[in-house]
Amino acid sequence: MTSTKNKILDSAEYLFAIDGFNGTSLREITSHAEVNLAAVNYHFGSKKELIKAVISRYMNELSPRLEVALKELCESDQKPSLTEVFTAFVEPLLYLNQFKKNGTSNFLQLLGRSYIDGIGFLRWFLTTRYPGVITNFTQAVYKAYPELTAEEVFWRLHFTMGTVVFTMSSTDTFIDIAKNDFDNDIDIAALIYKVIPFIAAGVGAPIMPDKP
Amino acid sequence: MTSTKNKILDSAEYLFAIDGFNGTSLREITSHAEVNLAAVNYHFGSKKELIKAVISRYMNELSPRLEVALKELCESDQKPSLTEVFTAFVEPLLYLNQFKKNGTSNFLQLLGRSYIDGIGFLRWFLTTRYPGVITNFTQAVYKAYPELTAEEVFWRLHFTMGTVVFTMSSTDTFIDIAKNDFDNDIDIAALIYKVIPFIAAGVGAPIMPDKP
DNA sequence: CGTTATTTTAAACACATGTTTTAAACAATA
DNA sequence: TATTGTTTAAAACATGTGTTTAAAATAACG
Repeated sequence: MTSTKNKILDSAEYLFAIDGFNGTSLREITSHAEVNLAAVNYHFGSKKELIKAVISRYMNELSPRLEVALKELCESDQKPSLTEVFTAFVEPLLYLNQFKKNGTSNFLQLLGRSYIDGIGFLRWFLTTRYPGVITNFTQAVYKAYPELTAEEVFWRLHFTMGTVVFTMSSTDTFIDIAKNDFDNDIDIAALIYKVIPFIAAGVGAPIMPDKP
Repeated sequence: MTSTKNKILDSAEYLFAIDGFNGTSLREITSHAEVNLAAVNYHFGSKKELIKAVISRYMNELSPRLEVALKELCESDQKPSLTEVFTAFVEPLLYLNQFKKNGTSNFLQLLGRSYIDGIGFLRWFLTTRYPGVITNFTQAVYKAYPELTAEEVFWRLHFTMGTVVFTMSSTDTFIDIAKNDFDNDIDIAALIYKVIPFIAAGVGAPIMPDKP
């Protein structure tokens, strides 16, 4: 028998991924979880804390695995390719599917939402609670493409973030379209492998003079 | 003396770009515009229609110019580079600055929001009202990189959309960071020229087998 | 068992939202 | 000027939100 707390977490995760944080009400969550409305505030204190709890459940699994994978690249004496850098994300991300059904897809959608829904506190929460991920990532990119200035890395990583976040926040829609229009039944793993060449090429693009 | 209708449109545009469509209330808009709350429903009928009106004001300027630029590429007997395809967007987009102060930046942020705020009707509105843009764009990309399958084009254009939309929806934040961290005072035009190499390289990435 | 502590429940609270209503102010026109 | 049609104004409406309260039910434990 799953506890009330877990039922709330599961329903919140599911609904947040679909409709976003602002777009999902506590009443929708508690109805879906078949628990009382007040249970959210009793167990989590507030909606804000519930959101953090939903994200944390995944980040605590992902973060250490990701750090290991990126550190390995940084500390190796081989110069990694950008594709290798981004591929380092794959295994830790796909592990979330083992951790929980649809975990990878759900988490990536949540991550997208968190950057999108204009929830400032979540951005802050992620960067302060899990700073290692960003640091190691930046370092790995620098090692793979040292000619890039720090500023150029900054911009291109944000472009990358945009690509990933946007794609992932509407994963299900896109997968549906691909099925209908191209009769191609791709899953989240295949989608990840489709993004990697795109962002690797983007980050690895030749440096341009400021304005033509 | 600007009319009530225009005051509402201007304030709505400004606030929508900052806080999103869902995040901006009619009371905030009418306060900022210094008009009565009921004026929105009187002049526009509903908030939905107001959103459409704000977007349309720009799309009606942008759409024909964009179509001309893209058609030119499609009908030329020269094979364009992907960079040229994306550069075709620059002049029409920057024209919006002439049309209205901060027009380019505001519009791009609005566009970002419209894809992000989970407002389904806006997506529908854009694709049905301005289908020419997408068609010509896809065609131009195909001409520049005919080896790409239709499906691959589909995916990479959505990745592109993500990059642009995400970047643009938080333009101001990023420009502020760049100013503080790198002492680089870049504007919206410079930002556009920074994205182009990224997405051109991304779309132009070599085709990979489905899974390694 | 009886007494705590914990959890669940239903109801209400306080506030914010988009929309509607009704009357007043204004403008245009004959 | 008198009479329209149009625009503005204040207030109320209906609904939805996160949160709190206080009582009931359940669990834990001596």
